[in-house]
Amino acid sequence: MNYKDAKDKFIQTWGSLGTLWGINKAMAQIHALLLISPEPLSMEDIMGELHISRGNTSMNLRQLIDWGIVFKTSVVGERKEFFSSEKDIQELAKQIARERSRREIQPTLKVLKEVSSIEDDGTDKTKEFIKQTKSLHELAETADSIMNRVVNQEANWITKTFIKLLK
Amino acid sequence: MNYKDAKDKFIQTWGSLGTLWGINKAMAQIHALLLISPEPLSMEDIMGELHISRGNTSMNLRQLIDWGIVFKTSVVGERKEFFSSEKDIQELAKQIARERSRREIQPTLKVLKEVSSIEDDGTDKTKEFIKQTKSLHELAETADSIMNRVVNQEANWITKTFIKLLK
DNA sequence: TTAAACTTTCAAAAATTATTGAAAATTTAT
DNA sequence: ATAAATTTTCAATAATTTTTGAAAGTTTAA
Repeated sequence: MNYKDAKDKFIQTWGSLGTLWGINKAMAQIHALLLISPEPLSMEDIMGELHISRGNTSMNLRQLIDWGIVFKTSVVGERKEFFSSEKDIQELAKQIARERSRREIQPTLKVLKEVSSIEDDGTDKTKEFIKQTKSLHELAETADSIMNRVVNQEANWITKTFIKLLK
Repeated sequence: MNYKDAKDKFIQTWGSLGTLWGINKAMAQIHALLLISPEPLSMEDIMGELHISRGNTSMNLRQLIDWGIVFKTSVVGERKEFFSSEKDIQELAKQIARERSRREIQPTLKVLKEVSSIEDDGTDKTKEFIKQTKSLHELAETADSIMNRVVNQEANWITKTFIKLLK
């Protein structure tokens, strides 16, 4: 496989993966493109490479910036803005974990805590409800904790230790 | 909050979370409903509780069964089929991790491995491409491994060790 | 200032995904 | 075997999400 094919395949795959995970295709593809580009890209560049409209590009770039994984970059002698992504994959994972936790897991934990705190009136259905929502709360908390720990500091050391222990 | 409100809130929350993660609302809600129900439910029951059509219920139940987290159950003296979900939350997490790995992570790993194996022609863009896709491959492998290990047997031991190490 | 370069916004259109409901298929009881 | 009960399928429709493109807004150079 040559560079061009590999690149297209990567961008395409990243795009469908995104879709599967509730991230829209354009956003995932822009991110993929910036991730493998050694130079920052302009909006024109992105529009051209991915064949998407100016508006689409602008909106999705904004979202990526909101997520903290793409940055505006200025290029000397150029008037327009350029964009580049976080290149350190560990840092990227960290940032994504941080945002998903903040946006999704924390609110879910809050609801689970709330609903699992209803008064136990002794009926089967209430007992089951409390039991299951409490278990989910516990699981979500553990998962969140592990995710953050793994992805945060010492990730490397931990990963190695872990894999050694478990292989 | 009373049982009814807590139940509605839980089902509603699970539904939107599902959407966020690329699972459709009906599927997530059916799952939520079965998860907290102490008794298996019939299709009629589910349709009634969630106000969704027969076809919708049937299709989404099938998907949940495909995922291995909902089972057909027979109830003595009843002609129609009943459904119940995996109630053990650990087991549920295990099953979901297993399926996501099989359906999403493995195929992605395959593509990453493939595209990161292009020949290095010495140009910046090729070098960057190989570097980044290799890093992603490594990250995905690690994440997959950790997820599976954590969620599989010894989850408890590992969690404790881990949290102790990192606190 | 002005005007060209560039970016953002947003209503409309297109594309995608989810849902319905009724016909077809299947299962079960007699 | 028959028919009633139940489930599945799937074309049509509805709902949602994404994308476009042009107008409005902003920034910069001169």
